[in-house]
Amino acid sequence: MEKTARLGLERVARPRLYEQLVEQILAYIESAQLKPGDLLPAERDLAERLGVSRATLAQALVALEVLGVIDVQHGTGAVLARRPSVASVVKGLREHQSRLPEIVEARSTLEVKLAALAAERRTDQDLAAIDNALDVMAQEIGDGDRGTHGDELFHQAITGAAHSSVLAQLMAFIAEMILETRMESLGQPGRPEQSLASHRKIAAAVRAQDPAAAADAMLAHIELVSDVELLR
Amino acid sequence: MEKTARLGLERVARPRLYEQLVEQILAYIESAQLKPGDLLPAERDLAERLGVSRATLAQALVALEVLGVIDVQHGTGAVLARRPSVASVVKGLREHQSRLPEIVEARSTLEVKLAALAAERRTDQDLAAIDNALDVMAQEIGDGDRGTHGDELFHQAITGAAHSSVLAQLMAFIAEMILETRMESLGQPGRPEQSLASHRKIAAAVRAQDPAAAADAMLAHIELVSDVELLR
DNA sequence: CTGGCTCACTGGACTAGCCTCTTAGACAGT
DNA sequence: ACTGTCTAAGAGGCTAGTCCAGTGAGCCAG
Repeated sequence: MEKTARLGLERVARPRLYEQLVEQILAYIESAQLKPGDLLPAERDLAERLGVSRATLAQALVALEVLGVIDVQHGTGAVLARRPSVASVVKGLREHQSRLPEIVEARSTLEVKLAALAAERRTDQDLAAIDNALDVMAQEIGDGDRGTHGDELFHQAITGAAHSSVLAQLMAFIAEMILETRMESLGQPGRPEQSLASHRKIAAAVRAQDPAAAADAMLAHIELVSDVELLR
Repeated sequence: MEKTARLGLERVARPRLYEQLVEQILAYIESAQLKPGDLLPAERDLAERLGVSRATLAQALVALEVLGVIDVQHGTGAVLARRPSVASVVKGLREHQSRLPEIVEARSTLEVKLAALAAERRTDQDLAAIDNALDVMAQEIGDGDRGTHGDELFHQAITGAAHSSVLAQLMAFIAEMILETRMESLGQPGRPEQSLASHRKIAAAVRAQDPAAAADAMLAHIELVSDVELLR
């Protein structure tokens, strides 16, 4: 057979042992009512209880450490990080990824701010990138396309013009969530022309270096797009 | 010598091998111009090149997988995820952690929004948590402390009251940055009482379910704290 | 040309062992 | 009695070697 599994929406499951261990340890932490600062059982002990080797347990602990759930200290043991909330957050995310409204909300928060910053800080170069994105989008729409590529370029250009790498990182983070929840297919406004018009409004405010107007225009744009999304 | 390193403010860093490997592999990906979809060298090969055992390399790969940089497939190899951005993001983070203003800016953006949402959505339980945080902070300040624990609790309570797991995640992300850039030592306002007062103002707005007032109060609070931070 | 088989290669996991670090408690010296 | 030093048990860190289980290219018979 070919790649049925690959193109399928549901990955047929990944039998990585360490992932199961992460779940089990998370469950154990919850059931044992462990508080931040408490120690997990010793590796040798835990490995035996879970019926795996220390090497595999070590992988699970690395995963938990990267996730921010624990802090492994040489000679002492694995102590729970002060934020067990992260654990539940991460877990909750994997379970019900149906938080579309929340994601739209977060995106809105960031992009409105980014638009305002872009208006303050944009260089002529940034402006050129924004204009280029608008041109691409107009071209695509003219060809009967939805203009998604141009749309993406536009938001990237705005993000770039804001000159804040930290906010840019947060946007990248959200962009990933959007992809992973397969929301990208929702991002199709009913009227591309309308979307293009609101983009132009944002661009104009950025060009005029008017932060308040840029923020308002971005907010209006996102509300427009979100409305369409919710119609589905 | 004894434990000179331990009592220092600077954690002498824990030389976990797998963390170094993550850095090295990230650097390799960049230098080798690998694109999404490309494969990393085989584990046995890579382990030998880096001079570590396969077990340790496996830990590094788990970390990279959790970070979303690669996707390890049994029988095929470790393929780069479609978003190498994360890699550069993580790397960029570790390198120039001197973007304090940007971090403050991002934090401000998120917390102002969180405050407004909290005002809209807070339950009586959320309110109780907020009040409790204020009590803790007042107590700490009364004892001559700086009230940092109560401060932390307060911001957590606000975040919780906003009922947005996505925004909460972004806050956790930033909180980590703040910790890692050792900004926590900067978070000592000259006048804890002043900080407490502005916290009370935020709490009042949230209690009154007035989003605009909550946002304004949070913005004022952050500007106050930031000013003090920048004085150093 | 097609289908099935094989085999080399990839990751997955385990075992056994040795190293370093941490810490509590015994044991000196004051 | 108090205090500082030393030691040993137990914690995690890492390695080497071994075997198991998918993957896929290539061979070969039908």
